[in-house]
Amino acid sequence: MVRTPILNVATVRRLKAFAWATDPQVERLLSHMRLQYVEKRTVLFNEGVPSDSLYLLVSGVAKLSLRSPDDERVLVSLVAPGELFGITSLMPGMHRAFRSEAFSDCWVGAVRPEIFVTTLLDCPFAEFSAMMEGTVGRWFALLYRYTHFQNSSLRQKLALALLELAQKFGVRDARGILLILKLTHEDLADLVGASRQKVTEHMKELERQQVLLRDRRRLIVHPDRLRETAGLPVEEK
Amino acid sequence: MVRTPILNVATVRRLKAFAWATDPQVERLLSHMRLQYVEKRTVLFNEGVPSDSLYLLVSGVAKLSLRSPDDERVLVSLVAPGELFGITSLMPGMHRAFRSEAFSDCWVGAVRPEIFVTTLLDCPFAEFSAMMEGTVGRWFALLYRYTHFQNSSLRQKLALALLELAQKFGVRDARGILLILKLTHEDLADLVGASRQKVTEHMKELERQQVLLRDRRRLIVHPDRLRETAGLPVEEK
DNA sequence: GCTTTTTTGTCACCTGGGTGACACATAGAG
DNA sequence: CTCTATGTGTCACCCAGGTGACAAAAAAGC
Repeated sequence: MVRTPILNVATVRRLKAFAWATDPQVERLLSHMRLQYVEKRTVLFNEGVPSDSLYLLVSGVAKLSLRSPDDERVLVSLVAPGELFGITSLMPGMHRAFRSEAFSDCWVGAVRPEIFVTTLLDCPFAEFSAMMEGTVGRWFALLYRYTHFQNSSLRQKLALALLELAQKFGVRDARGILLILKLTHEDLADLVGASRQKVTEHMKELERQQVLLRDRRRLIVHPDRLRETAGLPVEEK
Repeated sequence: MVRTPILNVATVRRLKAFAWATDPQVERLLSHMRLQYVEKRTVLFNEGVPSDSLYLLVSGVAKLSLRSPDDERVLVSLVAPGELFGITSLMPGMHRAFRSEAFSDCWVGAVRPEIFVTTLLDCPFAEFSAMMEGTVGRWFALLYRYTHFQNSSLRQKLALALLELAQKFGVRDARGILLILKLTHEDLADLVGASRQKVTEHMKELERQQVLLRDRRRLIVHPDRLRETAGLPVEEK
């Protein structure tokens, strides 16, 4: 009842996908692509699982989402035909950041990322992958934080922001992780998009609850408790 | 009075930068890197300008920010030593998305992106660059939207989200841009992180102000007016 | 040390947007 | 064409977080 679409170079061109690739490259790529039909509301992959495929949306609309602390779904993005998605698979060992499901009935093409890279760029996958991680990897961390800000309370945003800072600027300390940065409450407010006053209030509160403590103007944070107050799954290394 | 740091392979290794590259590659890269001292609060580049350099933060802390509609600064990220920044330069013709300035006194190394790519990966810059755009380019659009959500009213968030949808799913129409998607107010609410009811109210309001109109359950938007209500600079192609 | 400037802490008050509830409209399904 | 689902419009009410104001405490100059 559902007609399988024909996926050839002409179709790809019409979709404006891989515009930079030559015909033979596209041809070769397509020969390795598994085409599949995904019915509306069906989940293609879930956040947190290892990512081993790269997808091309051929027709329909796909949806990327994540679960927020209060268990609501955040709609991160809608994917249009011709777009690639599931690109965490281009970075080594990275897990899926979002859940992907069909927003309407879709036709989706799947390729192994190694094939994708070696076909369109002549360089080893491992090298490309490492390069991606070294350059755009941190932008993913940013996107992660911002998407998780959605539907979070100021408290949770602060916890999330401090976790990110701890990863970047933290050094182990007997009492937790010491941030080697002198941050004012105003800086934090700018980071989480809040007013300075409320940040002061919440920071006091977090101190009281032993989630963090201050030595002069240096912060020492307790990552596990931060993760907990941010509403994140406890273990996620 | 300020001692110039020595930037050699050992330093780079200590910074944990380019961990995937070989010693000769790093060596070659460093020979093309211009090291510069940037005093606290000095702007390295501004949002919107063409991006022709890639930076490595050698010491100090750098700051990435953008100006929100109400003219406040949003602190997008703090950059730690060893991190690369200014990576819009890796995508063809892309302009800087954020302003970068020194959060503390910094030493910064600058390279041309072509040198960076051809040194660390043996493939032509143009190909790599096109590949980046085709894969992570859309993620930048997402990051753009989410960073701009910060400090925006629901009205502005809606306008921003609709603009993104218009780019992806829009077709020209006599009355504006027609979105070829049937979206419920609930979907929009999930997208901007708001309640369904308030989205209904604001959508009515936007209709009344001729920013958009509805034909059945299809939306037709007026991009210029949307951009205006989103608080974006009017011309930005 | 003393003085000036920058941060922090804590108010009281206001407002944008969340919540629940319910009527009405529309669209599929049979 | 009717019945049921799902979407839309509009309330009244509440609360997290914004705003302004000001005092106390730390830092930074000198």
